[in-house]
Amino acid sequence: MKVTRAQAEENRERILDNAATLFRERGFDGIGLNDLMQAAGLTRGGFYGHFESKDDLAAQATRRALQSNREQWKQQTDRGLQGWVRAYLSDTHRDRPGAGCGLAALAGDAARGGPAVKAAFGEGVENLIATLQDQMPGADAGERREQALATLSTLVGSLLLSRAVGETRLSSELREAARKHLPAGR
Amino acid sequence: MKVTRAQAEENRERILDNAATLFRERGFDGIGLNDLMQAAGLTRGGFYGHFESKDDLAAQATRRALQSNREQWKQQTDRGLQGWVRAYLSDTHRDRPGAGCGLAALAGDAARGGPAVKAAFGEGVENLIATLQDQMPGADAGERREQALATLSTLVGSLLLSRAVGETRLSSELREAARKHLPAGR
DNA sequence: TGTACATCAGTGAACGCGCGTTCACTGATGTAC
DNA sequence: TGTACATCAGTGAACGCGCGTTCACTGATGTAC
Repeated sequence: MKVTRAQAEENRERILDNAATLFRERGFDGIGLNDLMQAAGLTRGGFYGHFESKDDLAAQATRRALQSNREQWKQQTDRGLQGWVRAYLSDTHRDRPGAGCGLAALAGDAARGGPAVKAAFGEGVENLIATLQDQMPGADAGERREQALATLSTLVGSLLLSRAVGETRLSSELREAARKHLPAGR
Repeated sequence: MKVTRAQAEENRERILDNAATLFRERGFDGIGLNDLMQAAGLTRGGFYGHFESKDDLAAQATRRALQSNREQWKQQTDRGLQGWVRAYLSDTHRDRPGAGCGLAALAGDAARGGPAVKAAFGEGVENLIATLQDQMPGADAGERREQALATLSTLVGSLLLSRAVGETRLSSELREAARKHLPAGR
């Protein structure tokens, strides 16, 4: 049945937030529209009132996940880059991809995704780099940007690898090595 | 119909080699058994004579992809670490995941995979680290191992991110920044 | 070396299932007067 | 402010399709004598 406009908008937001989490946990192909809608407390058919297709949702949920990362990071890096790096490379972050960095969780899916997903991912990277950049050591803005790009690559790479090898000694070693080799990690 | 034992073993190898490529390109969920078997010139039903399940194939194909990486890298790093790093971060490598590094291509899938896949991935990382380690600067073996782990994380992270943002300026910047910040990249 | 038969690699139809998507319908909301 | 009606968010059944997996069957291979 019909619902107030405000309620409909709330529903849409809830679908997006849930999708941003569930896609990070299971990947675009790892969860169906039925489960996605059920997670938002709705039924299958209502989906196409809010989104054009599953691909459309994937792109928008990617944007949502990376936006929420940006907000988290802004707060955390203001309290010190070193603490943020430690949190990024923590066991907790490794074990909770759904609440964590969307770059690490969705990079593989985005690499195989369509143009809309890649565009959303690209914007997310740019925004996160802009946030990180200000905290980086370096003489000028160009150097700080370069630092931010390299730091992000190292963080994302070590987190992803450390997830992929399971809970082994190696999983910790990868993150420890990354931290030690980061200017911001020491 | 029946086929010689040697032919059957050849068929199995061909399934594995094709799967190692196709999984890297499209992910475990991105290609079905039917297409996988067809790529090897066989029909659907024969699959279960060679493998227990699709999960079993995923684990074995992961092992296969990482083994072939190790062979490639062994040759290339012997001719100079810097050239290998350049090749790793090249446009060609970004655009051809099926023939490239299995760590970058399969990390996302392995992170969501079962224990067998993770075990195969973990062994692959250990073997590749052992190969890299010998080429790394550093006073002792522990330091060189740490260098190898951090270098691998940076390379994998930048390649994955550079794939996920599509063919943009940012895609090149990510890899350039990674190269400049790698002891082996300068 | 030749024959008789058991083995078993590969075939292709069939299974149940969940997928993304469509659609006729419901009934509360929003609007016109 | 109250009534009459058009709108449209959400429902749930249905669509065709491809998935992973099973299975009865075929006929060449491998083996026993």
